[in-house]
Amino acid sequence: MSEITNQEKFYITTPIYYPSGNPHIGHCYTTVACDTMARYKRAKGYDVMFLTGTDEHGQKIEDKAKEAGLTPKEYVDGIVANFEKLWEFMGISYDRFIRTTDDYHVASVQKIFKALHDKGYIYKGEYKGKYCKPCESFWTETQLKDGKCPDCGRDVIDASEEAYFFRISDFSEKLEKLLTETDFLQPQTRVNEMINNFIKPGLDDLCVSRTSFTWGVPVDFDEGHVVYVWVDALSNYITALGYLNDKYDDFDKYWPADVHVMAKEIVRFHSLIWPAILMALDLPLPKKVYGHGWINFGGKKMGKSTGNVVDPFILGERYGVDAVRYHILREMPFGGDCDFSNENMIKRINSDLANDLGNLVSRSVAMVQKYFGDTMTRQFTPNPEQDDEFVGIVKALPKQVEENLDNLQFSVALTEIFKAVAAANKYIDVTTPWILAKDEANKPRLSTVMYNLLESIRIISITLAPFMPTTMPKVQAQLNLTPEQTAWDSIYQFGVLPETVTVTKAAALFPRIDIDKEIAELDALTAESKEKASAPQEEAKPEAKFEPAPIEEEIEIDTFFRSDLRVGKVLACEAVKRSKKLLKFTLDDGSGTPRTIVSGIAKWYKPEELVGKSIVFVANLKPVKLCGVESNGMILSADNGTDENGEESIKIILVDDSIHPGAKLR
RNA sequence: CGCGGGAUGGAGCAGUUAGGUAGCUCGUCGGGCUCAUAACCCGAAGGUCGUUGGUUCAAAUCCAGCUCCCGCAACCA
Repeated sequence: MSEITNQEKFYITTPIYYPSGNPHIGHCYTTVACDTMARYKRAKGYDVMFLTGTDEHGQKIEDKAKEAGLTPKEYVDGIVANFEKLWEFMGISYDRFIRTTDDYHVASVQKIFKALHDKGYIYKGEYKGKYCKPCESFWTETQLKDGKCPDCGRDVIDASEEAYFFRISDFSEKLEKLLTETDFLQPQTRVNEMINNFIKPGLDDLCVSRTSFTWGVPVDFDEGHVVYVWVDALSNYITALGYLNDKYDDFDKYWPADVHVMAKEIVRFHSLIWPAILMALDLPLPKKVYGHGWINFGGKKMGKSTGNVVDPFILGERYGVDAVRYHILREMPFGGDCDFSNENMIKRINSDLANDLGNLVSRSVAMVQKYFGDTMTRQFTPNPEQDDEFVGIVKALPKQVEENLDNLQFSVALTEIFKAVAAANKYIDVTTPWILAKDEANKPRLSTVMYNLLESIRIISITLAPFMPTTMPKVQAQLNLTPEQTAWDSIYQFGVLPETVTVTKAAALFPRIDIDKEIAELDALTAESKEKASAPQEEAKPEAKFEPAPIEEEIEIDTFFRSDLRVGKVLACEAVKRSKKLLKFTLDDGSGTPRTIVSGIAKWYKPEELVGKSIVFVANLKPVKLCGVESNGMILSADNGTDENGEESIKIILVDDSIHPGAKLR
């Protein structure tokens, strides 16, 4: 089925993570998936290069560092250390860790940028637009939603700067072909998204340099410019192999990558921008880009206020790293999102790992010990009626596992393996070893049954080893297996286990978890960690908190009077359809004609509670259409800091009811 | 008409590409077993496959309309 020595190479990457905050369970999914793949390929004899790292430049890091009173490098050093710590904890067997602040990477990026420029794919232009700092994205006026960043909904600022642009539009046709005519991008559903959203409307040339911040790779032929994220971050996949640098020397060996794995929101960059850059550089394209789904909580996005302990360190410490690895890989379907809850995870650990797998190993080893002592010699006595189906399932396992792993279907591969576990448990029931053990005459048959069980456990443990690299060796130690007997290639044959085998009983692999007790403790931990987080990290805000914003730039009084502020009385208020943030107000503004104003405060107010109240609004704002409703003005509200849940708090300015609607403020 | 995803027994999902007996895990109930981590094995109950209409001998699956939910990205996996 497979060659004994396979010196084919296999190059797999995670994205380089943005260290503006500490790693979480989402980062774990991608990285654990890649790790499992890398371990599997290594086991199969591939020469594997598994790369991960961090993308450390950009304005957001610059800002965060400033807030923390650190240099950007000091700031990222701290967080990157946490990433490295987590990967070590999670048993991530990466071969290389690249940081975009590494000297060799910086030097390579400069050369790549220059090469693209020299080839005419990068030209100088002017960038005018709205800029969202947290997203590090420029937007055109029409892209804005509600006047805010369409990605994150936050405020944008006017910005205009000289910048270099990459002619991605030149590659539009080639990209479309790549996406539609090959299986470059997986799963297939992502292709439609890319074509409909980006290629069909026409690809805009990409801004690839900035002058508005300095924390980045300097453009060496034009002072003041730093390379903007794309060229810097994406090229990590080749600079880490030594492309245009002397630090490493295996670009020829490993490139093109066999697969870039990432979550779906950055598929766009990897399936459009990255191939275009490579095309421009005349380099081969990666063979596959795989965009997996997200880990959600209770059907909703992951967030601080979910009430779940999602800290991978805590979960790993409590249940074992392998259990966490198993759960996230088992739960995430190919392509789609999955839901994470502590309850589901514990249920899964109990039923799959403790009851089915752990108990299978435990009862099998215990029976061998009980009936034969530590060492058993098989006296081959088959019973096709009982054995064939079970042995058949185990024999079919390698192919199923390999097919699914080769297609990154981790969850299906695990399902298949656990079918074999179930079959083994059933086999025990069918063969009833405890009855055989009662009659000395049945010892040969008993030894055959036990042998089949141990052999299936051997094969199962090898197929599971990439997923659970800590626990499976413990299983194998209980059977005293040699390296040859745990080699991947040994699973194609049923019967590799020697006729005489010695077992060594060990502690339960996955102790059963008391689910109610555990949930209660986790809830307590959540509360605790929230408290803790508030002290050293200014990020989490468990208590209501208010800090006044800094005073804005000085203005002339005329500037102020250009805003026509009026008092209005709320006649009616209702939610805007198809919108979550917006409320539609009908105001008495004193003119006799009701005025409609749409305001994004649905999160803080119920429509009915505002009816009859007097508020302040800007009367001379240019009307805008929000979600199909025309809004004539803006209702004034105050940024009231954060509430007890750490959520942003906004309060509408209410005024004395005795003030007439239409009264002008001054 | 912004884009995308979704709606299948109590819960979570598969099945939809190529229409043909409604499937898995958990839970519930009943039984079996006693080797084992109170685990394991068997069986049962429970579904008008969101809704309306269409195509068809036949629709969860194809077509059209409608309703509802989720996300547009949080520490950007």
